[in-house]
Amino acid sequence: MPPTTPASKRQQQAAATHGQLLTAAREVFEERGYQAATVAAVTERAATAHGTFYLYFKNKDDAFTQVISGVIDELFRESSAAWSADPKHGVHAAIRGFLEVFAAHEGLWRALLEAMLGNIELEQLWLRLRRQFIERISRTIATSQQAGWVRPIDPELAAVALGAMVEWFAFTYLVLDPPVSRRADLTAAIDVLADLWVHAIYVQPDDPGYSGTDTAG
Amino acid sequence: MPPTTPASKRQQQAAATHGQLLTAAREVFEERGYQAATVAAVTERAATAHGTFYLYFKNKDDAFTQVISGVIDELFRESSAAWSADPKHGVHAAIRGFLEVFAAHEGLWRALLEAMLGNIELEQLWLRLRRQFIERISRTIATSQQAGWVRPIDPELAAVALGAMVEWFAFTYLVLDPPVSRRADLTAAIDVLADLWVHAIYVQPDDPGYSGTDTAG
Amino acid sequence: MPPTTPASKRQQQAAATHGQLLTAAREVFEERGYQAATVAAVTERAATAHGTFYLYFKNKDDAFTQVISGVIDELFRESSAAWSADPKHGVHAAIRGFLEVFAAHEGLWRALLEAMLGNIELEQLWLRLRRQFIERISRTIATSQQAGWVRPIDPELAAVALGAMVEWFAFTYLVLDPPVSRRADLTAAIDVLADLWVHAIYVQPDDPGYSGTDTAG
Amino acid sequence: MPPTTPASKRQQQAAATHGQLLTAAREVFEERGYQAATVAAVTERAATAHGTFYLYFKNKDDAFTQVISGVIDELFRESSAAWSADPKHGVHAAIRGFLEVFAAHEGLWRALLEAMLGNIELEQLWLRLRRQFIERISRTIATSQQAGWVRPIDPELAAVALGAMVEWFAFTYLVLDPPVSRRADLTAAIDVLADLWVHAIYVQPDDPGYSGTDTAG
DNA sequence: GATGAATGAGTCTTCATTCAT
DNA sequence: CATGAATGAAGACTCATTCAT
Repeated sequence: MPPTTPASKRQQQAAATHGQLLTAAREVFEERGYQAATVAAVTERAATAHGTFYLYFKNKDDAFTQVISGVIDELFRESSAAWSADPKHGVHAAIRGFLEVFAAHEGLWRALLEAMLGNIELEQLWLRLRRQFIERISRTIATSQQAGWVRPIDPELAAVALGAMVEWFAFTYLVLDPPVSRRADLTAAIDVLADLWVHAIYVQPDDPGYSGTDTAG
Repeated sequence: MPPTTPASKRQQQAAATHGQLLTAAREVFEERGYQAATVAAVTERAATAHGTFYLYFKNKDDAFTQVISGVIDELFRESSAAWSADPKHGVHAAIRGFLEVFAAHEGLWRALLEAMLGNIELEQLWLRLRRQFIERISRTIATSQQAGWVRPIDPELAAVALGAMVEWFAFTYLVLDPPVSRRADLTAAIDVLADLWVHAIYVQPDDPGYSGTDTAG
Repeated sequence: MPPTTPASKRQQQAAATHGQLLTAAREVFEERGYQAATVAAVTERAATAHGTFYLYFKNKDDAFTQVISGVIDELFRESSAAWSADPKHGVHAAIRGFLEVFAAHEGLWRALLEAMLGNIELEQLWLRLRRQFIERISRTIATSQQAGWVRPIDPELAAVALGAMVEWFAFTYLVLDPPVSRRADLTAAIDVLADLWVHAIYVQPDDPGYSGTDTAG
Repeated sequence: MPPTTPASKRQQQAAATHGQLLTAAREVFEERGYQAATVAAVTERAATAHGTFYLYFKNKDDAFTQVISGVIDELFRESSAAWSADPKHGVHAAIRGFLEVFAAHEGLWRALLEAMLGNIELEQLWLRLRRQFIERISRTIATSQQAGWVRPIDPELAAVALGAMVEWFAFTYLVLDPPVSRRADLTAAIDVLADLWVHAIYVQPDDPGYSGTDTAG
């Protein structure tokens, strides 16, 4: 591919710079949060000139969006993927996926929340991405209800509530109150969350008369 | 007490000024959030001089703390009070209390979250206040377990998870994604949250009449 | 006046600061022009902190407006005042007034022109102020026409043209092309401008000696 | 000439690029003025790389000079050409030429003025070019004086004043205060300017019918 | 107790210009 | 000849906090 090669050298260099900047930005946002992060800190860490920042990002917000949107995507995708399997096992897998991605980016979520609250556009972005996640849960619940597996509750509200449970648990447990190595306890946490989730909405199999009475009511 | 009276005049004046400042501060924080709130906006609204602010608050953080701690207190107290009653009804009442206080201060929670994320001391304060709330739930669960009402799960983790569910549901449902008048739907939301909570941890009685009453409510 | 006195000390101080800033601003604008003038240069010269500038001016534009509007006013007022007298002598007096004010502020006009061209609001301001000046001339011409002293030409266009002559003559002669001390030649310039003005529009007396006397003066 | 031809290909290409850049520069300066015009805007419009700009212009000033000097030349040449004819008709023709060129480039004059005031070299350039124009007028006046057609006034000062009249009239009337289609009124404006000019300096024939014919035209 | 003028550190953003490819 | 990534200096504006009256 001769036409590709000539430009290649510069394009590589540019891509590398963009990468350095992106990495530096993520690190700075992770360490300092959104407001406290400065463009100067990013360029300094990326070892580029101040102005170079604006070659790859329109402004600070844009840089944050570039950093965060990939991660948000990963978060909701990762935890959505697992749903397809058998419902109850799906819950467990989805929660594990969510918590693991969350644990892998800690500081970023703090920054995201902070940024979101001070920037309406970021709030909208986050709300939009999150919406898909909630709808995925909602649909799963509705489907399971038709199969008689889930009790008759409003799927939408339940989805919002259970989604909130996992999301905020993750945030408070992993980000805010961080007794250092909670990575080990993650298993226990996942088990408890999945257990609560399952018992909260699924018809319990042990008692045969139960579900009939309950759903019929 | 003659010596008290003359000073009292001044004290009254001072108390009044403090009150104006506090009210103004709450309003400003509610409307603009934490970062965007300025000392100037507060003093302007309180109709005092700029410098007067620093007579009653050590700094902006301190003002926010004075404003918010009362409300946080109210929030967790309100929802803790209800616990004492019969567990299942207690859940419903506690959740109602929580959501109602939440709905009454909307903008303040947004500000709180924002402030918390950018200020380690506020984060600690919030975490401390919240801790009591979680422990209250945890203890209730543990007690109920001993009575055989609740399934054998880790009371601590369950408390964190269920607390998170209600808390984050409230925030996302009432503060972030605000289809205007959600005050009306609050009843449905409370019912669903209580229903999920109860089914998540309580042993379901064989007697079919129980849960029907509860969820139908 | 007891109520006035107590605040006086501070008010005096504030007025003094404002004055220093205003003077410094004028000097900086005069020396550097509009674009090249910096807030830092102004505060440095005024021996105040950078932030103090924004206590008295909303921004750089505002400072310039405060500096310039007084001078523009003076310019057009000074040259308008003279009109009232007998037309032909009025012309001479008005032109003298205009040129003298112009000569007294040299650098400022350069800055004004520069600022105007890069700032639509200043352009409007200037156009508005200038408009009054043009209208004054226009009205004088119209009145003189009714008295039969001025030839039948469009008073509006003539006013714009003659106003432009004096204005741009002043600018190019005194500001742009500044052979140092032109202050001395001002008399000759005033005479010529008045002579041109008068002959341009006034009906010339039949007596052929008239113009000779006029230019010789 | 075989050796010329191969190079010619490149030279042609280069000339074309130069041309594109020049055109783009003129357009950008016209639309945005001097300060607000950016090198990036020019190269973008010319569809060349950013760096190419510096292959043909030493810097932004140089580009502006290349753009403007041609137009200034045209302006003063156009209006000088007409002088040669019979004085009074020459005045009319010269003013028409001046105004027409002016009207054809509107935005550029604004840019020129702006640039001139912030750049001493451009100011000198303009002053130099303008000087020729003034001298042309001055010489014409002097010549006419010797012929007894013009009253005895200082030709130099009169030239500066009358030149200023036309120049600044054009600028304020056509560029600054632009009631859209003033192109139609141009005739009236030209007539008035010529009328003022002629009466300002020329000896008026005793015959009273003269001015009537002139203004009626 | 109250006032409000003064402070000055802190940040984002723009853009003309250079130079390795 | 042409490219376009990189540079870095420069400047406006905000606002929490202090302190003399």
